[in-house]
Amino acid sequence: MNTPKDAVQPGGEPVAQARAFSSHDHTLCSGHALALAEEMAQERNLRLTPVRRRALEILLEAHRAIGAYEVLERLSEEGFGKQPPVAYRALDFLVDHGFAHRIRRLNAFVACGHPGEDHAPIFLICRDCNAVAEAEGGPVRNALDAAGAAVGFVVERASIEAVGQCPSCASVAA
Amino acid sequence: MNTPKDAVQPGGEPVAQARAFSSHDHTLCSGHALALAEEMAQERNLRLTPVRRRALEILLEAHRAIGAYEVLERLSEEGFGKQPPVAYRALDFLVDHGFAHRIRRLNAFVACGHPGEDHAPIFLICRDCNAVAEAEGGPVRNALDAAGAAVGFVVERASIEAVGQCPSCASVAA
DNA sequence: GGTATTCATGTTATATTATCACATTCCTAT
DNA sequence: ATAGGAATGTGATAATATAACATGAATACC
Repeated sequence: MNTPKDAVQPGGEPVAQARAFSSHDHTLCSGHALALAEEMAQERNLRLTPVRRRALEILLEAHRAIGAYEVLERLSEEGFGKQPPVAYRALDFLVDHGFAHRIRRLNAFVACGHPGEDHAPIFLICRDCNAVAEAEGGPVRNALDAAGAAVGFVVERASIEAVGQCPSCASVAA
Repeated sequence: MNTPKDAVQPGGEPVAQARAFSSHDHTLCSGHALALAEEMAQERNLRLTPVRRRALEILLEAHRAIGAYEVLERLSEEGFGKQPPVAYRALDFLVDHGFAHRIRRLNAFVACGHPGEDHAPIFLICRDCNAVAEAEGGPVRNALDAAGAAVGFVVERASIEAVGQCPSCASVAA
């Protein structure tokens, strides 16, 4: 077996920091999070099949937001299918069941930092290093629900994504 | 000259309602909004060239979120360029200067309902009719800024998009 | 255990969205 | 008038995503 964990990045583009701003949420770390996901799947009677499981691992190992085609590349290297639907289906499953999130602004996916917990995530995207942090968005979501209610709109799902500067890039810039 | 205003929709897909939920914001209505945009452009020394102006008109007339290629089709019918960059450049200009917004969830663009005013829009997208309403998101944005600040992140721009059910679809469903 | 049903995977093909690179034209400011 | 920058146009291609259908695996039911 190869060691995709150590694979280098292809391009020379700025690469996102490996960890979220401020503190590193170890929930995300591959082993633990994966075990957690297994448990959850069991409880909820979800089928965390090999492709799905591996797709989640890939997101966890990357520890940043990555595109479907990048996930696909890794999956296919490991003997899974080579065609886009393979990746999209696995990722859709993960997103649908709260194991991962889709970052629309980046056309990318990121492992969920709090799988299982019922939460209202918001995403903070650094314009410099491209890191994506998942933050607690309860209050934001409440405000959004209220804004919707004010015009008779019932919010079911939301994507709340902010672009700005993360602390470490801000300090470098200064 | 042809009458693109009356052009029928191509597909048979559900088409978004022509107006925002609850009340129809006439600021959006083509003539007035366009005049307003002209004024603004003058004040700010922006070049609202023919393609850009027409692209804005197209968004205003559509009165819903439409994709870049749909805008392009209309532009090209009217003698502007036929290649994607023509539409993307015009739309980017409009978005950059606050004449329009990009709805990431739909890969689409919509005319701004409050051009010129400094505002924090949020978008309410009906899952049934696909209508997009631009709502006031001041409080939501404040909550988002606060959430960012809590982890040292400075929010510069945000996309806040909610998917749910609009009042009229809710009443039809009931 | 057998079998019907559903769900999951894989494939080919194609649709949709977006950008690159470069030539030309137009505006504006000297 | 003319140099510089901005805007437009083109062809080409990249990047993202879905459709449609065949095969195979898990599950449920008897």
